[in-house]
Amino acid sequence: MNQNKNQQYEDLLVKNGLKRTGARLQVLDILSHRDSATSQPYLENVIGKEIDRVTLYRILKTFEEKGIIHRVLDNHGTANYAICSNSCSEHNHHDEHVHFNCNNCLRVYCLDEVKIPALKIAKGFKVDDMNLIVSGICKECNQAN
Amino acid sequence: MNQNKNQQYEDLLVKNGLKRTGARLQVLDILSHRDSATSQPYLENVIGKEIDRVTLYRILKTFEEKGIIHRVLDNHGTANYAICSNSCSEHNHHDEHVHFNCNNCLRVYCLDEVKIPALKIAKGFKVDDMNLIVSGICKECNQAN
DNA sequence: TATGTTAATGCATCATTATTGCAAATGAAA
DNA sequence: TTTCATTTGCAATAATGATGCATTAACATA
Repeated sequence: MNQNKNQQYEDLLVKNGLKRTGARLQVLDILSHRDSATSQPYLENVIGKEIDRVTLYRILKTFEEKGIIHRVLDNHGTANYAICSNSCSEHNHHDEHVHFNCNNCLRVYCLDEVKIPALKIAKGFKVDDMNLIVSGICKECNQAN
Repeated sequence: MNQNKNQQYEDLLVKNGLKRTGARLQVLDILSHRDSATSQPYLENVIGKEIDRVTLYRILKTFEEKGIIHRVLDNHGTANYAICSNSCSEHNHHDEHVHFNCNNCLRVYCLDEVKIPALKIAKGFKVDDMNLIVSGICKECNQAN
């Protein structure tokens, strides 16, 4: 089971022409077990000093470029990362779903089931990507009160 | 005319319980003459050393809190500021319109005429605000080619 | 108009994040 | 196991966000 998962991550790396390093596998493992998008500072806390800050930064950058993860900016402008759905690839890398940023716990949820509706943008403007962030109080924080 | 405008900004400050200082008036003047949301670095360039970086930072922060300007994060997580429509106030401060971030010239446009459609968010989540950023190539950059 | 009070500013300073260069280490393939 | 390109760690820098404090400026009122 764990073996399977690991194999899966390794394949993912190889498929994207990346070497299977401990650091990369660890990042994939952590991200895949999170139910919300994850910031680099969070990853640094979990990982500790095993992986250098710059290395982590580059891993995330590489993963994003390859379409392995996507990046969401929360309300504070901090980058958060989540593993992409299978449909993403290096050159077709859209996460058309909505994100929810909790103002209390600061978590960023991927609301996969909520798509961004089509919009009428003034002509002359060429749309490449859309990013919708909803902020408020998340389910867990609501229930906690 | 210019006199009028200035009077208008001064009223705006007084209305919000803020003192009419040169720095604040200058910021309001610059922002109101821009056709897109403006970053602090841009303001620093235009203003020069007349206003301290921290002062500018605090002016923008105050203005945002009072609902005089709103803040949009572009694709790089940099804050950009634009003067609010009249309907904004300290406690009713929503800019429900869409923003367009040009990947070429990096400008952030307020698409005032495009509203964010209503969404069905999973229940349990309490929505406070929504922020939709469309990115691509803007009209001017398209025409320039 | 002078003056006292509060708000605003400038300067010093620090934290965090993003980013690059380069040498050393490591993975993968021959 | 040797080779070569990739990856990593370390050093270092830039940009941005943020706070404390002494000084200055705005404004109400005496």
